Amino acid sequence: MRFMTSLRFIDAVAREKSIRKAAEKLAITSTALNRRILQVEDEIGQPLFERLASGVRLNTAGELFVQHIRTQTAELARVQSQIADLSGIRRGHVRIGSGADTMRHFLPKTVASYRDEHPAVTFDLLRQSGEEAEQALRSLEVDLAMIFEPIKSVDFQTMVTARQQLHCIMAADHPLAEKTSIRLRDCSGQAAVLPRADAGVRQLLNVGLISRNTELEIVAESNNQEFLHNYLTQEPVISFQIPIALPQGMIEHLSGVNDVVARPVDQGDVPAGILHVGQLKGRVLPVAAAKFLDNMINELSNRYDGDLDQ
Amino acid sequence: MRFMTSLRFIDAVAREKSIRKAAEKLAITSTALNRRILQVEDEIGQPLFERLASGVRLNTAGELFVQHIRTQTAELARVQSQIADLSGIRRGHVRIGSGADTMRHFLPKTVASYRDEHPAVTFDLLRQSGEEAEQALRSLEVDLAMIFEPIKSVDFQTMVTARQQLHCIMAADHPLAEKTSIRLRDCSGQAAVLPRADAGVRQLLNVGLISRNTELEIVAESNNQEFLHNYLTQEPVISFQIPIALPQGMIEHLSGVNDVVARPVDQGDVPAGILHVGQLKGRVLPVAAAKFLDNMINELSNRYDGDLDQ
DNA sequence: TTATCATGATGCATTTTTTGCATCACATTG
DNA sequence: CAATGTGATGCAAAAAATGCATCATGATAA
Repeated sequence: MRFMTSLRFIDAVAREKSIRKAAEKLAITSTALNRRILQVEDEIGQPLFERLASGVRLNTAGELFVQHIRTQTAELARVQSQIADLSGIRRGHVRIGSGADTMRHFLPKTVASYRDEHPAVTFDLLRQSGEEAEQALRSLEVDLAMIFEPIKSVDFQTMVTARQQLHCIMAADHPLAEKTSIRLRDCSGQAAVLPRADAGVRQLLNVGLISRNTELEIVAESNNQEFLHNYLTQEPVISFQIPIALPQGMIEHLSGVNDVVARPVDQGDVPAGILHVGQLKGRVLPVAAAKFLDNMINELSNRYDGDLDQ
Repeated sequence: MRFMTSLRFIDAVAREKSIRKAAEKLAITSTALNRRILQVEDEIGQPLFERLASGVRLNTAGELFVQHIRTQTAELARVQSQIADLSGIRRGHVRIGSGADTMRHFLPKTVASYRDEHPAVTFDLLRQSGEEAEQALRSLEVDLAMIFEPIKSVDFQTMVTARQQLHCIMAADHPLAEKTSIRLRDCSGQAAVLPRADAGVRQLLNVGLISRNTELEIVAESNNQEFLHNYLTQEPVISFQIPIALPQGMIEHLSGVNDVVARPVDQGDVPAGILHVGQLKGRVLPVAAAKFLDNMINELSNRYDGDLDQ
């Protein structure tokens, strides 16, 4: 979009807080970029950036203007999406911010099934913390966010939620695998590999451990789910996970997948966490994003029938 | 605003329904304009206009896109206004659509007093019928509209109303001038010069005349208020007007201005008409327009204290 | 029907705008 | 105090936009 160029450039400078750095990312010279900014400032009638020795920073006018640019950009995307939708083929681009839990199986499957129907729709999948995702919604960098509680921003509009009961996962030959439901006291003293403290799953677990006065033998911590999962078959340890991060079959069938099984933790010991799917409050989503949200809602209701609120 | 040029051009073509005509208004050649449109259509990925032998017409995609252009233009104006407001001096541009009644004394006075405080704010005053004004609000050609009932569009958001009791106006030496309030039966058979049937005042009067079974001797009709007003001193005739169209002193003081006096018509004979001041529903007005609306509300409440609803 | 007119599209030369290089002026940092 | 990094600016080259002349097409009038 040619007519968006100057605006896009200003947004980039605002993000990079430096004309030269932004110019590099935009693959033009700092001269050209600098001149575009000066020109827009001249047209606006006053500067948008403060010039510092270390770069530039938005002033109040710039904040207002950049906010305008971002909503304008998002609106344009929405209109383009709407226009493309007229021609029969659904085109568009959907940007999603979410935690690692959903990136393992849920999003790959849901995105693939959507693209099966609408091959002209493309996706950005950004692994983000809850706060990052909320910020990205606000700055219109993503259309949709999936956040495992808590929701901190009042700008977040929840479109659907899914209850996520904590599950204990382990090798199929682990002694605890014989139970159909796990009480925390069963785990007392068990060797465990756990997600790090900043993960929602770990926080959920910690609350339960403290209230039930239970301790685990923590063998390893990692922020990488792949590691935790694969370690289960190396030595007899347990770990914890929420259903959305597990292959769909693992919950329904006791048999498990690849010799790893999942068993629900008793609800009395650990209450279910809530996974929120939502958007920026008040925003009208592009067609593609809105339709994908519908698909997510359907997919979630198929998986967690009865545990879903819209 | 350089980056708005292509969009502004497309809007112009959409309004003119012809590239050549729009080009003339925009003071460029049709070639240049045609090329800009082709370029944007190329970037959008599909045409925005249908090419007819008589010119061009928006297709569905074009309707969507032009709607986008208009809201973006209005949004930009709002942001610019907000930015200008930061610098202390209130800058901006306010566009008002209204009937002729308010253009005589009310708007000149209100605009002047506003500009006295904020000389950097400029105005467009468009004389429009009620329906034209409502349409202009929708296409974002005006920020505010003053409409003497009825309101037809659901998109019109009334911000304030003023009751307008019909007044009979005449030369100070006219026999009816001795009364402090006029009953319609007093006017029976009187020579009168009246606004034409499409004026709100005339419609108000007609309802009263029919219900009271009264007839006037209609000497002349005109859609020009200046004519009606000045004719009063030429021969002993009466006319009718609503307060907002009269000099402010004429209502309060029985004496009148320039030998013309106004006397209220009895409310039982002719109910008061309602003057609506409003904007497009849901729209956030530029700072200057919002502040001017405040001033209008104040001005109206000073004039018609007790007859005002917000 | 034919001739005329007005419309939008297109090739090409010209004008205007944008870009990049070299350089300046200034502030921060080691 | 030198070295580094920042944004600003003069000038020439590159790119884009514009205007003129012209074409093709469809409506309209003779």
